Amino acid sequence: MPVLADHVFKALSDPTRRAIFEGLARHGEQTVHVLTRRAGISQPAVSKHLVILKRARLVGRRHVGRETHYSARPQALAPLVDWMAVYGVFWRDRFDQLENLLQRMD
Amino acid sequence: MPVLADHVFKALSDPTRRAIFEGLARHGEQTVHVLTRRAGISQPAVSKHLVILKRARLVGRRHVGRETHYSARPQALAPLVDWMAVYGVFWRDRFDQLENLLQRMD
DNA sequence: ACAACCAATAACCAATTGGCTATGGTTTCT
DNA sequence: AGAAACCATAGCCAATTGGTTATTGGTTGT
Repeated sequence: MPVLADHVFKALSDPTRRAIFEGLARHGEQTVHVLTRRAGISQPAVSKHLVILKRARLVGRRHVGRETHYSARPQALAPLVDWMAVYGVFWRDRFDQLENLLQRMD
Repeated sequence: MPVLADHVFKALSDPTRRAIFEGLARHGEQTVHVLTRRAGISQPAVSKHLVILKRARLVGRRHVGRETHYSARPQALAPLVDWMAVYGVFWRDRFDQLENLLQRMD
């Protein structure tokens, strides 16, 4: 039923969009101008990707004068986690590895 | 660099393919014939989806006479887990919920 | 006031995608 | 042997997608 996961899967199916999301997650809030420079495609193309990421709630925005600052919203990945928890029986197998990974992230 | 995640994201971006994978994960191994009946689309369309799922290693197959039995390979979701572990800072927040969910799955 | 900049939208285009029918290669059943 | 069943592939088509340039609405700087 959750049309939520649908939007998230669609949004992440494109490598350019993943790169945008990854950049925002790594380096924090960025303007469309900066995102465009780093993406290597036109500004309208970036804006269109941002619309799709926004529909999936993967990014949020904040208007500051004439510029728009976008930021990553990792909570939006929750539907994917839930989906995988249901259909990915493997989960338990990777549990320890994840725990280690989390500790390394601290 | 992992082109692995690319294939997996692409494969799961289509709801019909997700439904096929979910069916295999829930009900175990199934023939193309059965999958076709449950999918509500033509047999060649199902076969094409299976090719894409297979490229992502999300399904495996086993030939039995004239029929082919497909099965889900949830381990193929690992690249997604890894990707989310890196970019999803939220992870720690949902850790407890996941633990509960896993216990309910037992 | 006006020029320049930022970002979103519109209009268009080529490539990809998801569906179909037709066909062919095996295997099974009479 | 011949018919029927199962599945993969080929070829076709409409819809979607990811990109482009052109334009517009706001905001900032001179």
